Amino acid sequence: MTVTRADVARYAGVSPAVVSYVVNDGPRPVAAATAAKVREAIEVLGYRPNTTAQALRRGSSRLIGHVVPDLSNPLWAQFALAVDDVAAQRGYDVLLASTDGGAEAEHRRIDTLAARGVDALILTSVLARPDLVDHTRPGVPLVLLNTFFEVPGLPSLGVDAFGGARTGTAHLLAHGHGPVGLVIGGEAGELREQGWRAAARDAGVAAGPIARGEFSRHGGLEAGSRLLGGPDRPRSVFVSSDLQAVGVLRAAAELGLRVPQDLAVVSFDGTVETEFTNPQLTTVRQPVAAMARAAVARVLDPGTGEERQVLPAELVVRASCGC
Amino acid sequence: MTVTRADVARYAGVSPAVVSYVVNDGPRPVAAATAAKVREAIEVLGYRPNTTAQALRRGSSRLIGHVVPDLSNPLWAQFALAVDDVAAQRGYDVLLASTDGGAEAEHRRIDTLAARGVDALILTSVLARPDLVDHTRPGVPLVLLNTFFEVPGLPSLGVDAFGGARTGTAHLLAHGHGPVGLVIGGEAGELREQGWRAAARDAGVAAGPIARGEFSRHGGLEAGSRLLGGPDRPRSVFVSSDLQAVGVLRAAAELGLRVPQDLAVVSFDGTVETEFTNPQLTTVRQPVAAMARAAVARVLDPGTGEERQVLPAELVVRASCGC
DNA sequence: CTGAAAGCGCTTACAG
DNA sequence: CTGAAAGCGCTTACAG
Repeated sequence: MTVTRADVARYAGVSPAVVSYVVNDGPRPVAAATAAKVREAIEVLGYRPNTTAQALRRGSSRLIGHVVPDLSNPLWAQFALAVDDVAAQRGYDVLLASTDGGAEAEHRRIDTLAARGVDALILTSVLARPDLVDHTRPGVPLVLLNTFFEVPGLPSLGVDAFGGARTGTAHLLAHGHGPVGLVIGGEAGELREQGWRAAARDAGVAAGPIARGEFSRHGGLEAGSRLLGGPDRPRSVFVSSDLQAVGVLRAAAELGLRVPQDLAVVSFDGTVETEFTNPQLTTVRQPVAAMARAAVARVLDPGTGEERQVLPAELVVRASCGC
Repeated sequence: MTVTRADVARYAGVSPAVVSYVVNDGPRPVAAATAAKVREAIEVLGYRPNTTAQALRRGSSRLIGHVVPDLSNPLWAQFALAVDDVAAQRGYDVLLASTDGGAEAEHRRIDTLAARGVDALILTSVLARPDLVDHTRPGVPLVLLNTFFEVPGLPSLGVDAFGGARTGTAHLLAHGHGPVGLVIGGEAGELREQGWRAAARDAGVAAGPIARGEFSRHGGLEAGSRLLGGPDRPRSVFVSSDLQAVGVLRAAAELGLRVPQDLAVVSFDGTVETEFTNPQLTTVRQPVAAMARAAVARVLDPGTGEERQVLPAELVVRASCGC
């Protein structure tokens, strides 16, 4: 059997309450000598408080629920890791739920996390659908991590996607290769697309062709093949995620195009793998650690201000843009 | 406030016990009419049993603790995902702990997971050090997932690293480029190294040069640069992980070596990203899903036989070997 | 400074 | 078929 507080009390010759006072350093004072006896008993017996019992009694699990679409996407993995780090620093464990990206699975996971009594919920999701509110718990603070836009009624936090895309595209345009193509996932007209368009407008250059594909390596490969396989292929392309950019590099290779000589590429996200692609990717980096820190603070520190928090993206220049 | 069993009982006009009988479908029978009333009350009030209270009472959390070295390594992320999937199918949630790869952090995480009352522990780790046993919990079944060798006193499960490395190296040797180099992490003399050596012996060819480096893209880059930068560089190389192989590809690119023309490469692990490297990597794939399934079964189904279970690796032929 | 007792929300023997 | 009661391991007012 595992050792309980009662065992410690018996061994130390004190009441169970005193054991709690020592373990929690309060709320009642304990004589130094008594405390020493208790600590020795704890040491000898190897006592660890039962977190489940504490959670039930305190009404707090010291657990944060974190929902991500798909852990096999390095970006989500990076978010998971960052949230875990920050949470650990504050004495919280993270209950992570990967959902395959479906809204229904996501809702189900939110429900089970809530039933687990998590103290807070972080949703790193692309799906900020309105029916999400139905799965919200009154007592459980929640934040959407990594949304690009304001979500009515829900606190959210994300990178400046418009600015990031504009910067990335502008950098490409500055190389003077003319119109910049776009490989992008998600719904038409989202912020990265707007940023890409704005950069063209700023430069007085026509917007390049668009190819849409899933947010995956495969999606990037397909969209890239379409974009680059046609007659009027652009000399440069902005890609809405690193994962897709990896697919675009593959598409370029299959078509015999050299990057950056025949095709300049800038991607979005800034995950580690971009440092090791061939060539290394110039990318617009999301400040993942800062975002995770902000998200955890948002959800753990009550009344942390505004509903929507935007963090800046940063251009990381490497080889794929032809600099 | 969240709704409790007592609320449901009051609403349905029955005793709290009956609510439990309905929710758990036992252990006492309930009249159909009564059950219907209870179910309606549950529906109307939106009742969900408090998992924490259930855990405390049952002495079982329906939680599996899973320790991985580093979630930013796609292989570990894939294991995390696979374990999560299998566990979910069996009604378990997974408490995931990423450890930065250090033994001390790993032990600490094991302790906190145990304090959380996990029903079982899966350690996906490279560190099967003897002092691990000290952090084992008597009542908590445990399995080491992804160890290559037998660990005395601890049930473990892993791929046939020796066979996999031998197969991968043999495939390279069959191309007739002479001695095959090795880029490898971990301790000298481990099973992949032995397999690589055995393949050379089988073929009657001398073993090629070895370069050691961390199990990371960076480690592969450094080791690869050393191996390929010297005067007597091998024409082909076996790499002990995909991550390192990505680094080796980068090293080759920096040295102006074409893969596979100047250098043939085979790696180990078979994560998704190998399909999108440039060129696509020929790799020895670990059966991650099957391993996760076996690990969960090992730890949830009591008395599932042997202490050590080995699963076969499979060669996936793509472009980097020059086929 | 220390201890006896209530109660967190459940499950489940036990009695009716 | 239904209910009153004990108890899982804690925290924390309350009393001494």
